[in-house]
Amino acid sequence: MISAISKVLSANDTGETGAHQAGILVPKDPTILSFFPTLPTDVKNPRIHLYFRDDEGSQWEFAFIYYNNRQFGGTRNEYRLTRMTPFINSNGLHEGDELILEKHDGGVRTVRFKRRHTPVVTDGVLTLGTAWKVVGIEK
DNA sequence: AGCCATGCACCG
DNA sequence: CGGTGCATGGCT
Repeated sequence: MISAISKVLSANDTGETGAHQAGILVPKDPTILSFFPTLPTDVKNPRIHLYFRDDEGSQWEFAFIYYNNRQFGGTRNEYRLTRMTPFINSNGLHEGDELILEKHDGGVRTVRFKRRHTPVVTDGVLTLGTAWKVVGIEK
C-alpha cells in the first residue's frame, strides 16, 4: 500500500519566473499534509529533510518546511518543499508538468513526474480545489 | 490560500 | 562573482 500525492507545477515552482524559490508550495490541506511528517507548530520555521528516489535509483534530498513566522510577528503561514532545483533542472521540468510524490511501506519515498498533460479524473481519484490531488492515502 | 518575488548569506 | 537556498514580504 502506498500513499501518493501530486501537483501540477506552477511557473514559480520550476523557477521559470526568475524567482530563486527553489521549492514548491504545499497547501495546508490535512489530507495532503498527512503525506508528510508532522512538523511542530510551536517553533519557528521547523524543517525536516526528506529523501526521494526516482525511477533510475538516484536519491534527491528535499526539505519540507513550515514557514510559520506569523506566530512570531511575521506574516507567513505556509508549507513548502524546497531544494528541488537539481531535480527540476536535471529532468527539465516546466510549468504545467505534474510532480508525483509517493510513500511506500517502510517509509520509502519516491518521486515521479508526468510531462504537461490534461488530468484525467477517474473514480478513486479525489480531485481537490487546487492543482494538488490525492492519488491514494492510506488510513 | 496560492503564487510571485527579493535581499542577503553562503559557497564553489 | 554567479548560483543556490533561506527567510520574508507582496500581489491577486
